[in-house]
Amino acid sequence: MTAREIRVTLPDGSEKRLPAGATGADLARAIGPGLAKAAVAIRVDGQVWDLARALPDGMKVAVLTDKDPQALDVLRHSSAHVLATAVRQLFPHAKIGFGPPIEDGFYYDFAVPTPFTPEDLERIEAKMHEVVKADYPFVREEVNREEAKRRFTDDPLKLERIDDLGPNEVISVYTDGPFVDLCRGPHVASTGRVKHFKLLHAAGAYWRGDERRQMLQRIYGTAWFTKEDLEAYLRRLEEARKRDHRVLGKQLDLFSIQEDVGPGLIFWHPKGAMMQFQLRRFIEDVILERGYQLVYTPHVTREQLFLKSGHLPLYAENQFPPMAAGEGEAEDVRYRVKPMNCPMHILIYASQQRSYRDLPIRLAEIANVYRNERSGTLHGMLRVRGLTMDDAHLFLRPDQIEDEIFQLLDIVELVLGKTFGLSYRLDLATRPAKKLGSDATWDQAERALEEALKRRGLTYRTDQGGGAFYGPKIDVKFNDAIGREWQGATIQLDFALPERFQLEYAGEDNKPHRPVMIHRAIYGTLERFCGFLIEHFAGAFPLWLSPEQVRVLPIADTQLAAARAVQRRLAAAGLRAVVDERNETLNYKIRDGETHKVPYMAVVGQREADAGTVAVRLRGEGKKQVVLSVDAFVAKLQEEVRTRALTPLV
RNA sequence: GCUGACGUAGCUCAACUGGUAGAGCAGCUGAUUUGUAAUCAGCAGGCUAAGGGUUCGAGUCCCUUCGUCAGCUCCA
Repeated sequence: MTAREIRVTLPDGSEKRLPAGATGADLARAIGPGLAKAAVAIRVDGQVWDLARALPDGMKVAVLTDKDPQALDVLRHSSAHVLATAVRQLFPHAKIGFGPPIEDGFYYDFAVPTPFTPEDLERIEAKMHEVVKADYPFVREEVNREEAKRRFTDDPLKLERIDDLGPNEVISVYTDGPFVDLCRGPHVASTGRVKHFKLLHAAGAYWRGDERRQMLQRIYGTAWFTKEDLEAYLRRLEEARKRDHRVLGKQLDLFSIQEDVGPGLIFWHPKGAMMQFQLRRFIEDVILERGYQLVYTPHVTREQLFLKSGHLPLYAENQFPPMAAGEGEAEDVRYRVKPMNCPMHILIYASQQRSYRDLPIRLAEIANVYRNERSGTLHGMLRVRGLTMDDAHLFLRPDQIEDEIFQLLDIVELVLGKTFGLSYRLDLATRPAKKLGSDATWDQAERALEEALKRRGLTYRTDQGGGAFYGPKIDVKFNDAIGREWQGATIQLDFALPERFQLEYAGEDNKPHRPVMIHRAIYGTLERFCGFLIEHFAGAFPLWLSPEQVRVLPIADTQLAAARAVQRRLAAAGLRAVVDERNETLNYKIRDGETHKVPYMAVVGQREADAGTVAVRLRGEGKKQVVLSVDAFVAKLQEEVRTRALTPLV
């Protein structure tokens, strides 16, 4: 039987009758000419289809326009094909890999004998505009496996992909003008729809993300429906660059990395160090109120300890090589600088007999550890080799796990959410390939974390295989200024190390029991957290964190003594203030204070000197000034610091 | 670690196809004594990342090493 007519349901619930064989484009046209023009693709039963595909009878169908985020993915995917079309015309021997849409754009991977140069990118982009102008329709075909292989005989990467497809999978190919690609789709109607794009950069990328396989050349680009969107995006990249912690860190004189000393090793300059000091104080106060105890442990240890803990060889590639023992010691004694603190804290736990009454025992140490991170992964303060962890190890009875995780999630929220006003994501990271302990213990540990997250009603993603080698973890993730994702806080449950170190406590039953461990950090590391804060606040830190809180500005030399007196009053009240004594105009000093993001400038002219007041200028607030008595100014600032306010109280 | 690009004064950047390294800001000195985002003048500042090579001559060309940046891989 062949129906002459089909019926589809639109999102508003209304029904539309169309002749059999009608396409998405026909549907859009039937609804209205405006929609026909704006239509990019259709959504059928949750799946996005080409406009040119025939509609199925009796389904729910929505027409996607350029306002729809899913349509943007389609556009970017098509942009990737336009890119490949251009590359194949300029480099006929380029083999094609994958070319998906990504956040804000797209890429396409090519196997070429020589990498693309910046000049190549310009030529490719010009050629892309020609492809757009030619307005080739994207034509979809479904083919069988043999046919697919025949079409891609010269593209080994595509052949490999075809072999990976399951027996029942539909194999589709898309053609736009001279270019044919193995592709699931969907695509925009024709290349002419791809107008507002820009190639950004080329870089190597391993085939299928596997570093043992060949390296392809990946070209990244961005694409938008309108010129305005494209320009706004490029401006956004520009803005992001300005809040990059590496740029601000230099401008604000917070930290440096010195080639003489080595990559990934941070010098905290006085201003950065003041921030670290404030962060330490804060977290130490928080945890000391919650039953933690501070410890300090050595930076190097006999290698034996890391053998026992299982770090060697599981973690060896991230550790610096061993050092020989000093003169007079046995030759085979080697020392290692520590990449983690857990074995150290375990030794403190094991240094005496523990009772079930003692647990939980919470040992905390803001400690420097060193990890031999691969050189290409280093990134300012966000990925370093010398790390300052706000580390702690909790030793628990099994029945205390859930409460402890609840307490930790509360601390995370207090510190990250409430104090810094951050929004963050939670990941549940499960067992990796290289791991300690049996699957049964991993099952138990993963279930415990998952249970705690669920009971708290928290939303989280699962990071399959992302756990530490000794246990699964709950990770806090955030994005930096240029959109890259980083891990901050972490809560890691560990049944393996207590086993390896034979840890025990005496139970109520007077028998030995094995404690459970939690490894946790709230900031993660002070390097990464501080780098992140620089970007988050764009250098304009809340008062309590600002290295320089007040800059006192005398207008002329005659007010120098008065300005110094104000500075002394502030300093005596525990506030960090300096006087700008330079022989410069007020305008100059204000400009300098603003560029250095000082929260408050206190102007002391003759009027203020006579009246015992200051004319306060707030960071970023322009000419608006508030005249206060010095006493009132001090009191407000103290309150702002005490409450760690995120916005000024003056 | 891999692929590519890059490395010039404290910072941001110049120096055409190889021909004796230059500017702005910052710094210092002096003049000016300033009322809410840059007062004026002068001075000083560089083995052009390091090492080697080609050349009459190298910031510029070649090699090695170190570092930075983007991406991949890996991770707090």
